[in-house]
Amino acid sequence: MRTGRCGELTLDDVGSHVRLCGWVARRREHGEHLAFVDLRDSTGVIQCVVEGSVELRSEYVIAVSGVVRRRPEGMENPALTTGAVEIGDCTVEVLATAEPPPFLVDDRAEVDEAVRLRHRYVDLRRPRMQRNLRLRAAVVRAIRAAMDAQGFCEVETPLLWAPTPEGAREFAVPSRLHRGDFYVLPQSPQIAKQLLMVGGFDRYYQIAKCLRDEDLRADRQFEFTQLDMEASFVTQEDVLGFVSEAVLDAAQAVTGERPPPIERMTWEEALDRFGTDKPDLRIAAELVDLGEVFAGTEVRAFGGPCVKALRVTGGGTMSRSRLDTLVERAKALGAKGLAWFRVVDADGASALESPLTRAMSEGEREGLLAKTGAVPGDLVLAVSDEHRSACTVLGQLRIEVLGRPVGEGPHRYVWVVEFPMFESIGADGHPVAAHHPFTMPHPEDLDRMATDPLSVRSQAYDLVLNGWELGSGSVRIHRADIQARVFAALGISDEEAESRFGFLMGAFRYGAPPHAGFAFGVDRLVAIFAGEESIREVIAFPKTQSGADPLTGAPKPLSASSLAELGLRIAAR
RNA sequence: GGACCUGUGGUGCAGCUAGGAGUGCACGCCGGCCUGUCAAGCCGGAGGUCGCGGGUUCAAAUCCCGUCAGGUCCGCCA
Repeated sequence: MRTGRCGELTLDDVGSHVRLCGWVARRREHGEHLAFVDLRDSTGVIQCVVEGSVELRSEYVIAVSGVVRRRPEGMENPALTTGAVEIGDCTVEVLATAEPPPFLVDDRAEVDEAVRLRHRYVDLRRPRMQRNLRLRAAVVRAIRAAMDAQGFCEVETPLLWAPTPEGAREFAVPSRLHRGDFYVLPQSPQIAKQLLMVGGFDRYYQIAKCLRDEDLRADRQFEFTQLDMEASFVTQEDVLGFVSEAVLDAAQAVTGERPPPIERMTWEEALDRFGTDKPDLRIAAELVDLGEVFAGTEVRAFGGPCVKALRVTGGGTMSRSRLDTLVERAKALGAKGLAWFRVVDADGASALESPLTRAMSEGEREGLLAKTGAVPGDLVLAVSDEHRSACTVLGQLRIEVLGRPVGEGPHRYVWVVEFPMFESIGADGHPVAAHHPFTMPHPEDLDRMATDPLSVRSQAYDLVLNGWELGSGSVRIHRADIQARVFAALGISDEEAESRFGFLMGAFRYGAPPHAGFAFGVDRLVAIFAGEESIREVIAFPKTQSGADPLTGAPKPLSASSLAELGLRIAAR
């Protein structure tokens, strides 16, 4: 039907007869003797010259036959990749007419996202979406190649799975044949892949759809795609290597450059230096510990067990009302308060401006300046609280005040390792699992599981890129005795373990190899590669924040007959 | 469950603080002119439930209450 594609024509093609197909991007008519038609396909736009008049409208689908020729001197268009050439002596055939599109098919037109989604098929024609989805395809291709090269076998796992309440809400699917019973859509193939390990597939991976019925965000959709992998007879170190290889290969495939080896830090270090378990290393500023400076201080605001500070370079010009907003923000984040210090120049020396300075000793003022390295024109924010709270509050302010770069700067990957086994003590007095209950505790910490659970580290790890959690994984428990101790620590009874995970525990009785795995979000990785703020921009047909699809109208009521067949009745609201 | 922002011809905005006739801008659309344009240009024209409902008022796009939709975030996401 066509001899080539619009965006691929260059001066090398001059003289060749071509037939091209695509959409009418723009047209410029000069009376009945001359018209320019910009023809667009997935590769780009080319100018077609018609000697005569045309009966075309925007977005008509046409086939153009003509001869590639060099544009006349001075008529080149550097804005087009094909701007050196044009198609001359064109004859045009209309393949399909089109109503005027709801918005301009051009990246320069800013369009409300609801309108874009309602007419996604038009939006997808725009270069941005073409670029993003093709980038996504390239990333997935590279990941598959990397996993294949490392000896992994792709295995599909069921979408219709058994309810195994694990944390995230599950989507339920009613069964017609077993009226009153339900399948659920998997939050992840977690248990399935552990069964594959028992089944002898010692290196498994899958580009898997995962479904979670939780509220949506810019980086969260009901359904999302993960590279899911698991391997037997491996250590944590092996897994980090496998995943690094896949991610760095993907980066190389789309940027042409291989990033340096991924750096690593412990969870404790990430919290202490950046106030978060997903540090954005593009932001240079780190949290500073002022514990020594304010040891035994008279200042009540700094009497907490920990004092942390953040230097805001150039923040000294911030208005009082802006600072008040920051104080409120810190309180909303859970801090008891937020101290601020403007650093000013006083006869060539640095001095502090703050409601607190009067109560501070000379040594405290000097110590604060020395430790933070702040100079006149800077701002210093400080929080005194429990270590974790002080760090997380300042960690959040670090992002909000210093600003997270979007789509700029280098890609800063980091492995965060040695996550705590338990994240807090729950209302029932038992610790709450930070990862999932199959996570292997750190061998050195096993003895403290019953006595001091919050100090127990796990063999769980996250991969973080530019402040986004790309994914997480862990070494799994394959020994029944350790699993029993973890269930006991979590307060999960034998009966409960049996009913929730019985089939997995049963499988483990038949010879479970030591295994470990990982899963990371493909949507997030692609969004960062594409410089997009939302994963919706790298998904062909995403849902809105309320979980609706403006194009199809989903979700919708089911017909009465369908409900009856499934044995369902809708309760009154 | 909660906080904040947004909603005005097909698209993007202004108008709202301080109420006075659907007022304005750009793009698109329709018609006309135009033989080298390129987000073509020039002339003319059409197109509106100011998201929806209620209230205040002589009078509401504008003020108040509610509601719906979209977005950002908190909760939630083992």
